[in-house]
Amino acid sequence: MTNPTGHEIAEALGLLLRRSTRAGLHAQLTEGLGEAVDELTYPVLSGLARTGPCSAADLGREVGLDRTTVTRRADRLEEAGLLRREADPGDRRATLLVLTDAGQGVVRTTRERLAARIEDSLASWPAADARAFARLLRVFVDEGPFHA
Amino acid sequence: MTNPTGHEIAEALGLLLRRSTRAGLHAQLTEGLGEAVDELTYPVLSGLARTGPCSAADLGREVGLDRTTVTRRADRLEEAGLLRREADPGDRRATLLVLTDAGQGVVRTTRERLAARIEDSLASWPAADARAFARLLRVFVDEGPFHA
DNA sequence: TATTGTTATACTCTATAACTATA
DNA sequence: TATAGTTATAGAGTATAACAATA
Repeated sequence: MTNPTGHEIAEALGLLLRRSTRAGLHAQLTEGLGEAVDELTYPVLSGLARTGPCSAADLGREVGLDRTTVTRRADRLEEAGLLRREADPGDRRATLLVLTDAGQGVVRTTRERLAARIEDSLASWPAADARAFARLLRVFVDEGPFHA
Repeated sequence: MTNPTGHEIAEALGLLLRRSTRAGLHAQLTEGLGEAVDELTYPVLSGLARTGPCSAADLGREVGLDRTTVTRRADRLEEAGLLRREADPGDRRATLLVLTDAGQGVVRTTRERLAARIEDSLASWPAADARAFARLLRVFVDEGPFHA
């Protein structure tokens, strides 16, 4: 490998994906939002925000979880008032999981906190660098080494 | 937020940190390296490669794990021949965890696979973009929204 | 017959506490 | 007294299999 770029990015990516990094970030973003929101339940909440009202089986396929796992995590989120269950009018076997207003608020808050933190850390960057980074990161994530 | 850059990066980062993304990448990088190497044991192996010979307690502090957890995971790696235990000549309470040649080989292989995958996905990029991305990602990871 | 949500079972992993040995 | 490694116990979470209801 004459080109060191791959190893440079690999090292940075390794740091980024490290468990302690993710756990710390998650703790910051969900602070004060209730103990029902943790690293296990948040993906369900966030996935539901992307898909809209959705069955447990479909949501499981979306976020890569078994439907029994979705059921259990949804139980906790329902108890906390962050989602509710509704009958699916189109399929009487299914139960739709639907975010409540409180659930939507949690998702919106975490997303805004993350965006704000990123803005803060980019504040000292030249504007052109920040724009370039956003563009390149997007391409990297969409076409990067995660699709094969 | 008049500036959309924060939200753009937040969205890309969310995709990157998603469990399914990480699990898929990990499966690719460790394919064929033996079943002792999984998402639980690899951080121990990789951390040990960074620190060099190290006690379980120190390694736990390095990678954010309880020392009992390090002990259990090290047991599996030792059974697989990827690390060995040695008496610490400087502290007779401690046992040093040391990567074997096989263990070093596993770490080297996964790192080279990741770098190669990244190189592949950057092959179609203008060289200046690739260099800029490597530089900006490094700064972002070092100074980014993960340190507060 | 296949798929829905849910529950029961067995299994894995972890955190806490305990133990012995050494600093 | 504090810290080393390890082990036992208890708790949380998951995957597998099962169930009744519906497609």
